[in-house]
Amino acid sequence: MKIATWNVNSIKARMHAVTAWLEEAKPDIACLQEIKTVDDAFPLMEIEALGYNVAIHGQKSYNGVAILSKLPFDEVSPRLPGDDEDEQARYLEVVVSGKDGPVRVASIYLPNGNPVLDDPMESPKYTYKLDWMARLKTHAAELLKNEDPLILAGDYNVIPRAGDTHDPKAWWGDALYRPETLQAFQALKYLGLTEMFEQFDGRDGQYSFWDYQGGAWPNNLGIRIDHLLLSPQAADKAKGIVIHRHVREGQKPSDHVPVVGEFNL
DNA sequence: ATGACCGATTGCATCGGA
Repeated sequence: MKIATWNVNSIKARMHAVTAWLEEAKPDIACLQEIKTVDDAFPLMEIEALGYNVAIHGQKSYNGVAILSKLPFDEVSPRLPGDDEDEQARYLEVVVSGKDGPVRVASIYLPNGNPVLDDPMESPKYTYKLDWMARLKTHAAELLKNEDPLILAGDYNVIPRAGDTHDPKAWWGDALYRPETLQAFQALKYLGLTEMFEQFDGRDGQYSFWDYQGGAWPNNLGIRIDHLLLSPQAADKAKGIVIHRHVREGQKPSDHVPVVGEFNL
């Protein structure tokens, strides 16, 4: 089973690239982020025509996540628990039936968190990010009790290691790469989750995002921020991970590329 | 790491993104 994550930066503006990639890569499950639309305006028919079931947790203009799956959904749950006031559509979880039982998959759009002001703990966007990461940890701990394969896939807006950016000194202090962020990411992993790229590849300089600005793509000034986190039961069935870098070369590309994990599930 | 981007909006600039 191939399970992918991709921040598409608007599903409507990206349909040409999304359909081309689905036909080429044939993921069984694709977790999408930043669909930037309400559920009703999602181009459902075109995706279903390619053989996918679609779960959507959308929002007007910003954020929004979706999961496309060749297998039918046994369960669909939008929203990350822990804050009923949180209106931002950044989390969607589904369960499908794999060949050995249930497989739980989440599409995650973790807050960016910038700007970080002089006092990080007085920076509203940054504290929202840290709060969100704490909620994700609490929820992941709950899900891990199931002892079923669990894949938390998404745009984490976290640069895990110095080798995951072209210029660690320039990025240090940014909301994506600073002590509190890395500590929260590490705390998530200490629950027993495996970061799939770290496990199966681990090379430096393997990016999943290049800014539209400043010649970032032609100069390969990227960062790796799109990740798959695996429960032990998912890690046991994991076979490998590939970053679909070539997708960034297409017409009107997203600034992120798909990251695809393969599993014996 | 932003002089030179991109997308959404009810817009003819502003915001958010990373």
